[in-house]
Amino acid sequence: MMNTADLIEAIKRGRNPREMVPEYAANYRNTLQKIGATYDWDREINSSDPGYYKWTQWIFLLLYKKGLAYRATAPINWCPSCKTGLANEEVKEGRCWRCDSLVEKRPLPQWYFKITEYAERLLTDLADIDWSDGVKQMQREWIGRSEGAGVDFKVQGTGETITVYTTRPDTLWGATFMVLAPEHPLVDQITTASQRDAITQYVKKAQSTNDMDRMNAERTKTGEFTGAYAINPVNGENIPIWIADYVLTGYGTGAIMAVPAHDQRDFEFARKYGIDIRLVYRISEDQDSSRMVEAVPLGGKMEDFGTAEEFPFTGIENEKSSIAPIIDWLSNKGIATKKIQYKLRDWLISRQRYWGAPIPIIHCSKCGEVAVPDDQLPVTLPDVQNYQPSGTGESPLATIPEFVNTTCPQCGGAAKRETDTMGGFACSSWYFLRFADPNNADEFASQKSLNYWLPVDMYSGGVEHAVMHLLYARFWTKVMFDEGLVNFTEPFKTLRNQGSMLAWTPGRKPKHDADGGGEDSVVDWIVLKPEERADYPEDEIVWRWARMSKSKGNVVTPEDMCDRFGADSLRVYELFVAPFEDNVQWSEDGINGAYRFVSRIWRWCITAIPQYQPGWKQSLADSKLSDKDQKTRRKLHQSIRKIGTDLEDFKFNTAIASLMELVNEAYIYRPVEEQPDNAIVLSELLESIILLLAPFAPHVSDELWSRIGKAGSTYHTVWPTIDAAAATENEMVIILQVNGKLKDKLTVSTDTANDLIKELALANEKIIEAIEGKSVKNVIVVPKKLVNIVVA
RNA sequence: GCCCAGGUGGUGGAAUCGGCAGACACAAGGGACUUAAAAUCCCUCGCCUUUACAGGCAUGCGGGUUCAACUCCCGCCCUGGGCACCA
Repeated sequence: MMNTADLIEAIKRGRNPREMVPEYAANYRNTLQKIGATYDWDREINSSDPGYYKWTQWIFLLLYKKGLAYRATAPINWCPSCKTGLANEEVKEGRCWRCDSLVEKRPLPQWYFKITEYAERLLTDLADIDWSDGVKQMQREWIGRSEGAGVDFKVQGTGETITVYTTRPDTLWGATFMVLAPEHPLVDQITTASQRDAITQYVKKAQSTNDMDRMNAERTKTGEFTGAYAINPVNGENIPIWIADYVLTGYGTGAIMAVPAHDQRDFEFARKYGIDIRLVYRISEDQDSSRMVEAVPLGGKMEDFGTAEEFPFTGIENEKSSIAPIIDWLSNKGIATKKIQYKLRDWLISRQRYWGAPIPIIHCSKCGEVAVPDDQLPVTLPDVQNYQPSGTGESPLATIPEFVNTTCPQCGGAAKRETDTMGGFACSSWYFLRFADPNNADEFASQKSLNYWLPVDMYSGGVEHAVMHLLYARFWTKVMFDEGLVNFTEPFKTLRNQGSMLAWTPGRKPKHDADGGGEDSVVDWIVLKPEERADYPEDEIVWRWARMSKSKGNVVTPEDMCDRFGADSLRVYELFVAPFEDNVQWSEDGINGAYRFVSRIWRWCITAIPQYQPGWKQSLADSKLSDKDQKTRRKLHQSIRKIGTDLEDFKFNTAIASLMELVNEAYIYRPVEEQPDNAIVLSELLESIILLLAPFAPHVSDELWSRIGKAGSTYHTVWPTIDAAAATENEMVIILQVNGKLKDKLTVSTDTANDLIKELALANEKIIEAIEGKSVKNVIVVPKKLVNIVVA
């Protein structure tokens, strides 16, 4: 795979990623083979291979031709350590998701994918897929749909109009000022002469404030008056226009109407600058806006803003459902227009890196931006010495004339290639399609193979990809569906999230200035990289559990564990130690237990094998079974059922626990040093146990499978069938309680009538003792479960 | 601040359409086997009182509903994750 971690590693070691990728791939392959992961290695793909990224570029051009890829200059998230731009989704708590450095804003020309155009479909289609609620919720919130209205305000004394976006147009009557983002395009025009200096200064300050601080909602609000006034369209009043950095440029129109009585942010701002607070909804007669301590977003009744004919809403409740009719009313009057907004931003795909698929665009001074024609794909990475990032915001490719200089495909004149590459998430947004037809040189995959293999039935990945890979892949799939290239709209029908391995990792407190830490910081811990650790004072190191990752240098390699305990033990341990989706604090305690369990099964099977009868199934019908035989078969068939359903539910830990119980039962049925009672039941048990073990410990299972004389792998055999009759219990345990407290247990046949159970309970010695001298108020019989005697 | 998930023995975890709390393991202690160790096998193992029999208390804390609450309701506390001035 073409990924940034590999590039960082290559830079660190002063090596060329081109050489390292095959080594890394071989390493992964060895590990996977060692632990017995079954992949079809004929389908292995490598996204850094031009044969692969040719198609990434091809899809880029598809998006480009559909107007879904564009270049724009905007302040982007810039990681000073990785020396490249980052997508919104790659910034976590103001930091680079990969290296934790504080991101900066830099205005740079960058390529974007118009994922926002698919916001609605990305949201609604979540309903049709079987994913965890957590991931769906994260995507929903990331897309951030809101319904509201755009309202036009005229600027007094100019011809200008400013449109604001609001989800609460019903509070227009309480708008006492307007706020523009400092970057709003009209700021300069509307600012009056007397306010110009102050405004210029404020804008400058806002630009230099880092994003981390600016986004901090706890910070006290600041702003500056422009000197201009807007006209409130519902009542013709003049309201002052301010600028403040609590209004964001990228969302809505970058301008808001401020209703301090009903919005907390506006309230704080109004209080600070002494602006009017006017109620639209009143909670009580004596509510006084000058004495309010906080805004009241919901609750109260609408004030009187006109006669019944002019204003039909007097007295309505301040609740969400009141908003829609007012939007309709306002839009009939031409004051507002219904509008839907999303928090989702376009996906920034440019990276200023050597190692990535080059963006297949040519810049021609005559023709402008020109797509590289399909027959000239792939645009390959040049083989170079210097692939380090420049840090100037320009890709290292820009310094290579042989790469940059080319001819325009349209006019044939001299032209320059785009030097940005695509982030790794471009390549991973479609790789699952390539697996269907990995070596196809003519298409990204043939229709026939796509129809056969896709969409993906079961996909497993970490939650950390919730709003990155998993969102991007859905987007690309929908674009390709619209082009008729695939016949499904969602790439992954079912998604299960596995937990991560956590390692006990050294770190440190953030330094105030350098890391953006300090009192109010959301970041309170930073990983000490292995190379930093050596000369860091021991008593200042703060240890924590952190996700294992190459970059943190805290990984435990599976190879080592395999060498010491065997692949089967490692697999059993990892599945048994915690539920699939839970994170696991890595420790070696317990892996020995897994080893012991695998050995225990092995020993039991080995001593049972001499008695094995391949034809047990036929003999079973004619043979008489002892109580002991029946009990064992009951446990066996209950286990087959339980393990089967647990596997389907991804409950591997309890599946293994059930198998352990079965093995314990097997030892009771036939301790290793004794002769068997019934070779037929023993044979069934043996064969079944081998098969039940196979998903967890395939190597041991296959070996045992061949030792009972079977050909081929257990993986080519069917799961044992449940004998429902054998699995049925013929006895049940009834709990006997007095006032809800356990007194005794009763074992009866499953067909015992409730009346009889009640009788038996009341005749029970322990019960008689417990209720002696008290009056029985009530006797509750829960069928097949318990009897509770209520006494006073 | 908001949203989501969770809080159960020394440890990992089981059990939630309300019905035996602690399955299955790990660790620990004791015993058997062994020249010894490893491996294996057996026993003990939530806390407190008690020689024992037995009893009491226990699923983050405080209330509530119920014959019965780890499970449902209300109010807190804590941990992890996500979002973070989105108007």
